[in-house]
Amino acid sequence: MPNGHQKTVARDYQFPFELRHLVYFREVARRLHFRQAAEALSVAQPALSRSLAQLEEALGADLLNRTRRRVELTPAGKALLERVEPLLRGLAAVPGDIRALAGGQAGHLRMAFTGLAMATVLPRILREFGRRHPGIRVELNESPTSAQLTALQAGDIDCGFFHPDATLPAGLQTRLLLREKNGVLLPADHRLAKQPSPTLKDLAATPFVLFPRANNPGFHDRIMAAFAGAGVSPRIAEEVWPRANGVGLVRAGLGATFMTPSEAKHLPPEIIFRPLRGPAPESRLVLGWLARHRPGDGGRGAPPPDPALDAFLTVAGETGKGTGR
Amino acid sequence: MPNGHQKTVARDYQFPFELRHLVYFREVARRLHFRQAAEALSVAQPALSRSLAQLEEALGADLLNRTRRRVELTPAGKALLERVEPLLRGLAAVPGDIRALAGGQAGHLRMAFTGLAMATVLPRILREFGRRHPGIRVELNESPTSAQLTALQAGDIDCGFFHPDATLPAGLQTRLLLREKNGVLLPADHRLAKQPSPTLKDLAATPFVLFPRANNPGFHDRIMAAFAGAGVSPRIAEEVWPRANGVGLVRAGLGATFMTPSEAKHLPPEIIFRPLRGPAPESRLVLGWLARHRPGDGGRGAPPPDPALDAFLTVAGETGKGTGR
DNA sequence: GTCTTTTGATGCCCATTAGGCATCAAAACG
DNA sequence: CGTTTTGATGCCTAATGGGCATCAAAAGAC
Repeated sequence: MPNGHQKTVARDYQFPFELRHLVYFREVARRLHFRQAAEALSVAQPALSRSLAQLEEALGADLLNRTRRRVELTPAGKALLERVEPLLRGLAAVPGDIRALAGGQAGHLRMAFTGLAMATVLPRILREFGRRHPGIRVELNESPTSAQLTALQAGDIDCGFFHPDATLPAGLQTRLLLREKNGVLLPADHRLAKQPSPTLKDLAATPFVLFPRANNPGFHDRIMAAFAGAGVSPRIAEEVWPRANGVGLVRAGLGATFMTPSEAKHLPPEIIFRPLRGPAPESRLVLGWLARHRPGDGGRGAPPPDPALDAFLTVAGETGKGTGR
Repeated sequence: MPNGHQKTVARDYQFPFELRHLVYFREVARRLHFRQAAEALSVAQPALSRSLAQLEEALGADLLNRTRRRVELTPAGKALLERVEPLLRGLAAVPGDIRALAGGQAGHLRMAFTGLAMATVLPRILREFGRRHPGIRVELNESPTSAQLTALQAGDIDCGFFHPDATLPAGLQTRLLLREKNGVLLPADHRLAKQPSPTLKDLAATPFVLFPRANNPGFHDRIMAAFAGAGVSPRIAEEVWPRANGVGLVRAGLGATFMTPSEAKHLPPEIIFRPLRGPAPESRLVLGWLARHRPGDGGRGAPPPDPALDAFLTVAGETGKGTGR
């Protein structure tokens, strides 16, 4: 031993005692009875005597007054009991809490989503996740794909439901949850409204309500490519975000917009949805998260494993597939 | 071992770890570096590795993510650190505080005193005690002897400055601090005022201001005995308490009263003090406290040792003797 | 009074284990 | 591609927590 100047209980760290001493002392101090305390602690009485003596020596203070028959607390003992009890109580709660947190029974997750997710898989996943992991608090923010990617890399969110049309940053893992061909949303009085499934070409003359390209460039580009493929150069009347707000503009007669069947479930009567015949822009929804450290994976800069996230990914994987409700 | 179902760190008490584990974890979590933490703890690095592994197993949670090169906190580890830090800080202060308390460097004392004490030894004792034991808070209450005796027995005060004229209860220890013959306090226009030291007999015709017998029966009786010894039956005009208030009544011309030279230091000009010639009532001042448990003293029902009180008794013993300041 | 019971302290011994040293394997670095 | 750094492991020893038996003192029984 490099520094054997203290022949006492604990080594050199700041504490001349161990938890054991405090717990033993607490029990004796409460019962004022070595034998009973020893039994309560399932320890032999001599061990208690010794432990208490050690603690007293370590603190350089008499804590108990043993009168062979009666055990009393000295002022120092009384003070120690008062000091130690709340600390022990606090400490007692720690293992359970940490275990829960590590077991995915507790914790909290920050996530982002786009309108399509909320219209399809998200509610079901959240319901199931809440059932299985009631202790985990989920923080939800609607946010465009591009912002989600930034937030994921910055560690501001743990996972996101977004559209994988942009180039995804390295280290991001995704799971495809949904792919749906877009149809068009038209005012009920539009001339194509009576046609059950128009083509893109049919829509050449119709002004469109789209979204800002910056919010999802890949998808925007694919829409444009689809138009181009049909030999059409669309007129963009408005750009709104979130996309669901396009509904209002369509109803106001400002033009048509794209939407997936899932999102078009509940529409006001002045608006109709029509699937597109022939080529149509496809919307894909993924759940994305940063690759985690795994034993031996060597990921650099990646966040450490998070049981809460793992639990969510599991539930999302099991529940997410299938049509939106 | 009776219950060997857990091959883990600690025994059965409530905590699956020891303080050591937490301290080690804190250090590693702060530095995110085993080797440096080991050095800071003056412990070999393998011991740290093992201790951390134990803690993780005990909590059933990964606390650190070791990537061979980088050490990171998992969410559980982060949570543990946050939980544990304040507790360890709180615990770190305990030994010093307890030591101080046991060493008489801290604590608090409740004591009572009579007017004579305040007029003589008490200020000096308190000044010296405050200098030597700045950490000990002293609570002072003026209180008649009889009340002090009751309070001492009930444990409501730790010691008291009083007059040992009553029968003292068993278990009480006292130390004589002062004995002074009483003189008389007279209005400046009293007929005996020009006499440098009257006798009790001279005062036969003078009405007296005394104190309620119940507040100090022994002293009251001794005053009466002194009068009787001089063949005088005094007329008691008023009874006041505390005795110092008699000064006001004397000044108002209601009569004379007894007082010790020490108490008569600072008097208004309308009042004069005269020592008594011949027999005179004597005031004694003691410091009294309950006998304590001492190794092998076998005192029963007595309070346990109190270092703060011991310290005060020491100071009082050294400083108390001698004339009042 | 004496005998019994109760209680905390001690002596002794063993099983456990904390921790030291040497070493290893993997990753980072030049 | 060797060198360095870092955390993990194997092995061993010293320390010690704790069990059993026992003791001494005090309280209670008679």
